[in-house]
Amino acid sequence: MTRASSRRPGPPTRTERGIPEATVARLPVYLRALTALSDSGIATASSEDLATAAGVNSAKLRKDLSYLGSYGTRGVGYDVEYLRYQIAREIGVTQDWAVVIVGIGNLGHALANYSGFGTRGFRIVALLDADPTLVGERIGEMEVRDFAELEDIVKADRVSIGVITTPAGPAQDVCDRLVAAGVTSILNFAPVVLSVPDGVDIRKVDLSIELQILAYHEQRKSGEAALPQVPELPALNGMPDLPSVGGGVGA
Amino acid sequence: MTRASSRRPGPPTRTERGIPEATVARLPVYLRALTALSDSGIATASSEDLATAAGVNSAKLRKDLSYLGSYGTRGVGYDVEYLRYQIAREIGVTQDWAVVIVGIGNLGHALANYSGFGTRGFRIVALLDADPTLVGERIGEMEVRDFAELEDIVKADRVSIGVITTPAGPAQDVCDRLVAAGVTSILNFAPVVLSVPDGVDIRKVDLSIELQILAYHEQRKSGEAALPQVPELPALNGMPDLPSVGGGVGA
DNA sequence: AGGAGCTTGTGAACGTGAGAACAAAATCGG
DNA sequence: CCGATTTTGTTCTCACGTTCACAAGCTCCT
Ligand SMILES: NC(=O)c1ccc[n+]([C@@H]2O[C@H](COP(=O)([O-])OP(=O)(O)OC[C@H]3O[C@@H](n4cnc5c(N)ncnc54)[C@H](O)[C@@H]3O)[C@@H](O)[C@H]2O)c1
Ligand SMILES: NC(=O)c1ccc[n+]([C@@H]2O[C@H](COP(=O)([O-])OP(=O)(O)OC[C@H]3O[C@@H](n4cnc5c(N)ncnc54)[C@H](O)[C@@H]3O)[C@@H](O)[C@H]2O)c1
Repeated sequence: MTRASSRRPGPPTRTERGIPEATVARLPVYLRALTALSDSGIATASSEDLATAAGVNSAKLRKDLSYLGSYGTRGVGYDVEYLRYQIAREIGVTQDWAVVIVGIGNLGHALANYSGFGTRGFRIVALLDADPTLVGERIGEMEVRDFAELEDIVKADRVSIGVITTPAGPAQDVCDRLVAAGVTSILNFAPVVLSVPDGVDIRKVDLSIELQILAYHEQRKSGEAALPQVPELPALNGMPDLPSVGGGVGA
Repeated sequence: MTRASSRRPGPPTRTERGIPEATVARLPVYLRALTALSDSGIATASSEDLATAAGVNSAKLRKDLSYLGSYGTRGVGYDVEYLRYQIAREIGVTQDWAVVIVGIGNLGHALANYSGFGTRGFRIVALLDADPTLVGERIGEMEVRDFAELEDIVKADRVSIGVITTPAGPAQDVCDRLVAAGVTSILNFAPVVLSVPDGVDIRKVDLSIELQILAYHEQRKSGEAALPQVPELPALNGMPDLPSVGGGVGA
C-alpha cells in the first residue's frame, strides 16, 4: 500500500510503520498457520484458506495483512513462503532473540525442556535461580546458573528478553534487576502486577486468571436460573466465609 | 467527525446481566489485588488504591465495578472483604470447579505440582495421559490415570473444565473427546487453533506468541533506523532462507 | 446543623477494532 | 482480445472499550 506513487490525502495517515496492537497479536498466529500450510506442501493460499487455518474471519485477515503491504495477488491468493517470510520479518523473528529464564522451579523446568522456542525465533541463553542447591543442575543442554551472574550474561549475550517464573514475592525484585541489567522486554508468569519504567514492555501469562474467566462463563451456562440463591445485598458482616479465594501473593 | 448515529434511543442496553468481556478479564486481577490488600490487614480501599494495586487506571476500575452493582461508599471507598466476596461470587469462584489436565509431560507436570489453583477456586480431579508408561505415576497427592477413563471421570466428578497440555498433533482429538464427554470449557496450551461447537468456551495460552509480540516491539526499539536493510519487495524467489521460523505443528 | 472535602458512579467524548460490502486487479477460457 | 471469474485491498459503518469530567452522595469537622 505504500507504493511511492499514491500521495493520499486520506485521513487515517496509514502505514507510518505503525501496526495496530490487535493486529500485532494475530501476526504470530498467521505465521504458525502459514508454516503449517508450508509443511503440508501447499504453495498458495487464499485469505479464506488462511483465515480458516488461523481461526479468524477472512476480512480481518486481509485487513491485518494490508498493514504489512500488498503481498497478495488478486484472483490468486498469497504465496505461502513469501508471506511467511514477510510476516517473520515484520515480527522480527528472522533471527533469534536471546532469552533468559529466571526461577527454575516447576514451571522454569518445563520451559527449559521445551524445544519449541528455538524453532520460533528464540534462543534460551541462560537458566537462572537464586537457590544454591539448584545451581549447577543440568537441564537438557543447559546448566542452571546463579542469579548473581545475570548482569554478565545480559551483557555478554545481548539479552533483551527475560522470563520470570519465580514465586510472586520476589518477582518485582527480579524484574527490577532484569531491567537494571538492560533487559527491555519481560514475560511474567508470577501472579503479581509488575511495574516497569517507560520503554520496557511487559506481558503476563496467568493461568488462574484464564481459568477464572472460563469459570465466569461456565457459571452463566449452568446457573441461568440458579443465581437468585445468593442475596444481592447481605449486611456487611453477613456474608458467607470465603476462605482465601482469589489467591494471595505467596508462592 | 464521526458524529453520525443519531438513531440510538436506548442508552447502552442497561446490562442485561451481561458484563463486557474486557471487564470480565479484569475481574480476576481485582480479586487478586483485593486478596493482597486483605492479607495486609487493609479493610477499606479507594478506587485509586485498588487501581494502583491492579495496574489499571481508576476510572476504568470504577466503571468495571459498576457493572456488578454499587458496592462502594462515596467519600469512603470500598470495603475490601465485601467487594472481594462480591467479585468472587460474580466470577463464580465461591465454590470450586472440577478440572482435568490432559497430557502430563513437561507442562502437565508443572501444572499438577502447582498449589495455586486450589486457593483460587479450582480443584484438579484427574491427571490424564495416553502414554502407558506414565499411567500410575504419583505427582503430589494425585496419580496419573489413563486417558480412556476420561468419560467416567467427567461424569463422576461433574468436570466442566479441561486443560490440554498434549503436543499440537493430538490436541484436536483430545479436545473433541473432552467435549463429547461433557466438558464445556477448555484451556489450551498446544500451539494449534482448536475448533469447538457452540456453547463450548475455549481459551488459549501460547508462550511463543507472547514472546513474538515482545520481539515485534523489541525490534521497533532497536531497529528505528536499521530497518531499510531488507528489501521491501524482493523477487518471489529472492528471499533469504528461513529455516522453519514460526514453528510447525509438531510437538 | 451545615459546609468542606472526598470519592463514587456515570454520561459523554474519543479512540480502536470488527465486519460487510465493493471496486480494482489478476487469471483464464473462448 | 474480451468478458467471466476469482480474490485482494480498501472504504464505510457500527460496536466496543477507554478516558475524562462532574454531579451525587457520604463523612467529618466546626
Ligand atoms: N507451576 C505452575 O503450573 C504455575 C501455574 C500458574 C502460575 N505459576 C506461577 O509461576 C511461578 C513459578 O511457579 P513454580 O511452580 O515453578 O514455582 P517454584 O516454587 O517451583 O519455583 C520457583 C523458583 O524460583 C526460584 N526463586 C525464588 N526466588 C528467587 C529469586 N529472588 N531469584 C531467582 N530465583 C528465585 C526458586 O528457587 C524456585 O526454584 C509462580 O509465581 C507461580 O505462582 C505456576
Ligand atoms: N513445555 C513448555 O514449556 C511449553 C511451552 C510452550 C508450549 N508448550 C506446549 O504445551 C504442550 C505440552 O508441552 P510439553 O513440553 O509438556 O510436551 P510433552 O511432550 O512433554 O508432553 C506431552 C504429553 O502429552 C501426552 N499425550 C500425547 N498424546 C496424547 C493423547 N492423545 N492423549 C493424552 N495424552 C497424550 C504425552 O504422553 C506426553 O506425556 C505442547 O503442545 C507444547 O507445544 C509447552
